[in-house]
Amino acid sequence: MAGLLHYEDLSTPVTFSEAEAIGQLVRDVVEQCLPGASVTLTGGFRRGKQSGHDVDLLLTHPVDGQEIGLLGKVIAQMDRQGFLLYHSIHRNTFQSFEDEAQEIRDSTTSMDHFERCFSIFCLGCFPGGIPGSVSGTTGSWKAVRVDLVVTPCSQFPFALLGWTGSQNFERDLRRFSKHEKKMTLNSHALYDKGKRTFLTAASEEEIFNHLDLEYIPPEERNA
DNA sequence: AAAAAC
DNA sequence: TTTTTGA
DNA sequence: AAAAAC
Repeated sequence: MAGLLHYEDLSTPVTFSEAEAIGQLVRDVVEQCLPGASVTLTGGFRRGKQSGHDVDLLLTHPVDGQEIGLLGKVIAQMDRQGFLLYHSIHRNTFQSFEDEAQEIRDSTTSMDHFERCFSIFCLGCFPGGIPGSVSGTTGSWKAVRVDLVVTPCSQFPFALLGWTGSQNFERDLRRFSKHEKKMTLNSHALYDKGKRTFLTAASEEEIFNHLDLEYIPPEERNA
């Protein structure tokens, strides 16, 4: 919808350097909003691609729960600095069995738990909103699609695995998990149907271990 | 990309 | 040959 | 309830 306004720019591929620049920009703002929080570049760029159609960034904090409310703050700050041409925030829909069993009346789980933001960045805009120069080229700026995703660190490895792709890799991995291992994998968790339990993981490697698979590095997930 | 629907 | 496939 | 970024 808003993409039509910037159709020319958005149909131009995003380069790896541009993705890194946006990652660093977001990293700086995130550090201001929540010291200790991290920003990870995912999607095709994490798989080693040199260009893409958007930039996917994963935000988390080493202490579970500290990330709640982060996305709203980051967006507000970005918007204030004039980096955003458009943004649309989406609430998290996932709810684990544990959360469900615990307390649905716990307000922190439903309140302020925004997880994703689809946005269009103004790359090359100066803080303050005046379109400026990108290292030499005066007066030029470009619209770039950016997906911001916030995750509690306990779910981070699942989000990282899920958002790194590729689409076909995710499909194959989840199909294998479901049919060969009787486990349900998504970007939040891995559920063992037989054991009737959620399997935890502190890294992508541990998720592959749960599935009895050799670790597959991002560069080899393009198929 | 491979399987399923058409 | 085209659509669906995981979530 | 369906769609979905990857």
